[in-house]
Amino acid sequence: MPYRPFIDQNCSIAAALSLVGERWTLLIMRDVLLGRRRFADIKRSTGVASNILADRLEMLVEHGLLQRRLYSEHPESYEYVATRKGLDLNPVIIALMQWGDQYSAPQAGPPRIPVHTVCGHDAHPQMHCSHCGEVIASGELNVRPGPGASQKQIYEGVLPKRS
Amino acid sequence: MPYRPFIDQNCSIAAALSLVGERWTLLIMRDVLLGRRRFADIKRSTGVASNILADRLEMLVEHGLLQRRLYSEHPESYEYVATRKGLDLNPVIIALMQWGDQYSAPQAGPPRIPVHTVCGHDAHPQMHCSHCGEVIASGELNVRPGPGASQKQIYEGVLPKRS
DNA sequence: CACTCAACTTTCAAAATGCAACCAGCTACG
DNA sequence: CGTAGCTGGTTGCATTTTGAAAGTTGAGTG
Repeated sequence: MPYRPFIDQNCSIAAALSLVGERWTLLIMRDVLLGRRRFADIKRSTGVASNILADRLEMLVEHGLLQRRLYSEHPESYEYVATRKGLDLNPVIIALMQWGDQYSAPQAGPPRIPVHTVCGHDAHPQMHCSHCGEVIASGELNVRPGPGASQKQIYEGVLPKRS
Repeated sequence: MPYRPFIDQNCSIAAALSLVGERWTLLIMRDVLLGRRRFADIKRSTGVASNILADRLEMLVEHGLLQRRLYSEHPESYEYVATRKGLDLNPVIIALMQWGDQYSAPQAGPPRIPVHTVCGHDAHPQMHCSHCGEVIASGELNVRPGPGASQKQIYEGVLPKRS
C-alpha cells in the first residue's frame, strides 16, 4: 500500500504537508536555506541515506521548491538552490526552530540565533496580528471558514475551544 | 534498520522534527488545535489508519504535547487536549497553513482564515523582527551561532548566502 | 437479542527505509 | 603510472513501517 495521500481534505495544512510532511524533507530544506546546497553536504549534515536524499531532492525540484544548478565543471558538481516557493518555507522552519529551542535546547542555550539582515540585529521573530498589530500568544488564535471552505467546514464552523 | 533518529545534530529544527516530523503527527496536532479531539474524529478527518493513530497519540502524550482525558463515562470516551507545549506548535501550523494557502489554495480561496481572539478580527499573522519591529520578508533572515553552538557550527559560522 | 459506538489491538501483505557496494568522471599524490 | 579520493549519485537486498481489514472489549439502544 502506498503512503496514503493527504488530498481531498480541503486544507492548506494538509496540502503543505503533502509536499514537505515527509520525515526528511524539512530537514533537507533547513540545510538548503542555511546554505548547505550540495548533495554530499546535505547527506553528511542530515545523515540521510543517499538513495532517499536523491529521491527527495528530485521531488523538491519537481514541485518547484528547489532548482538544480551546475556549480562547477571539472569536477562536475551541482547545487540545489531554493526558489521563491522554497524560500517561503522560512517561517515554517523558524517556527520549528523556536519551538525546538523552547523545549529541546541544550543547557548551554540555542545553537542558532536568527538575525534580521535588514536591520542587522538578532531578530527573535514573533507572529503579530495584521489588524491590531499585537503579538499573538499561544491560544489566542482561532479560525473561521474562508471563501474556499467546503459545506462541511462551514457547518462545522469554528470548532469549540474547550479548555 | 529502524528509522534513523535526528539526534546529535545539535539543531533545534532537527530536535523539533524528531518529535513532530513524522508524516501524520502535525496533521494530528492540527486537528487537536482546531478542536477535533476524539479518536474517531481525528481518524475520520485525517484518514489515518487506527493503529497508526493510536501509536502517534501515545507518543504525543508521552512527550507532553497532548494529555489524555476522560471525556465521558457511559459510553467511555476520551479526548486528547493540547498541553502548553502542544499549543506552542500553533505558529508552526499557521506558517504551514499560510504556505499552503499561497501555493496550493483552491481557486475559491483559502479554506480557513485565522482570527485573533483578543481583538476579534482576521489576523493574517506575520513574523516581525523583535528589534526593529518590521515585517520579516522571505530571505531577510540569516542565522548566527548561538551560545549552544558546537565548535563545528561556530567554525561554519553563518553559511554563505550565494544567490 | 441483535446491533451500534468508541477506542483500540491484531494480523499480515505491500511499501518505504537503510546499508553497503558499486559506478563514472575527474583530480591529487607519490 | 598507479592508486586513492571526491562528487553525485544508482542498485540490490534485508529490515521496518505502513495500511486495510477484521477482531476486541465494554457499554448503551431499540
